[in-house]
Amino acid sequence: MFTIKEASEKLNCPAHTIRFYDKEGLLPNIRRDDNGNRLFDEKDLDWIRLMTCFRATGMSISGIREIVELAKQGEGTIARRRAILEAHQAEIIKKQQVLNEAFEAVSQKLEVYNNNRNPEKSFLDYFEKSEEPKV
Amino acid sequence: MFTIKEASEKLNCPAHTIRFYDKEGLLPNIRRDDNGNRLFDEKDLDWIRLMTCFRATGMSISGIREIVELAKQGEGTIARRRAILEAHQAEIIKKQQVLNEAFEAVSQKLEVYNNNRNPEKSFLDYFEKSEEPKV
DNA sequence: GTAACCCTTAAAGTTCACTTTAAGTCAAAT
DNA sequence: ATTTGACTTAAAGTGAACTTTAAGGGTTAC
Repeated sequence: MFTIKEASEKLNCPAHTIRFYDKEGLLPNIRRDDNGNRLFDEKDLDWIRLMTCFRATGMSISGIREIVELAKQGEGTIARRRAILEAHQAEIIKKQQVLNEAFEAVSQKLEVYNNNRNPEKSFLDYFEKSEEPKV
Repeated sequence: MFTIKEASEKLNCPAHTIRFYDKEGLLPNIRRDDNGNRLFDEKDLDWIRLMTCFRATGMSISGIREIVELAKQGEGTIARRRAILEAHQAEIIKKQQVLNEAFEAVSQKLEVYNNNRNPEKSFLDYFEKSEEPKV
């Protein structure tokens, strides 16, 4: 069992942020010692790691809370939780597409810088000519 | 030449947001008509599209402003601008890796839901047992 | 025993990127 | 002529996710 400081170090996440998640109802299973201090085990850390993964890919705090609330209601909500995960997976795919398109766009601009290729389509041109009147 | 409303429709971006970008110094080349109304041409729209692409992949407003400020100083800043684009490309790659890892994690959880495979490693287990004392 | 350091809570503050509001100008339509 | 609708600006408001502050309690080290 770990203190919040140890959990913070293992997760590389500020203790304040872990408390914030707890206050937001995202850590329903955390135990306390006799002094009321939070105690974390490996499963708690695994759940926080998964949450961090959700957060890093755009799931909101309230979205995570929704999963937690369903989970607290028991196995009867598994179908709904699966649907949420599938929807989130689809969101991840969308974000991958956005990144791929952006990567291509930036690559193309870099090619213009490196080869001065196709300059009339570049934003280079857009700025370089700004001293002349644009008509 | 387009009004802000036409630009807004072509870009699928609120006119207010375009004005906000202008106020933030992100649109240094926009012209005005005799009444002071903004006028956009295709190159302006292309620049805003590229900006939108930067924004969608995590570049901040001030990061974009930095590029604009360098561009306004002329061709002497091209090396620095190229460096910024290369750094942003590296950021995009990092984000792709985060998404890929998240996709794998979510897929694994979905497999647990679908096959009840490897349950002791799942967050399913973490929640389903929450009624029993965790020791 | 008292200082250092960990923990606690509640609440206020911060940052970012918009978004909305307020107050007003201008041109066309009725 | 006045209403409608698009535009203008400056400034205030919003929402999300922290982050910091304030005030205090418990355990360990000297």
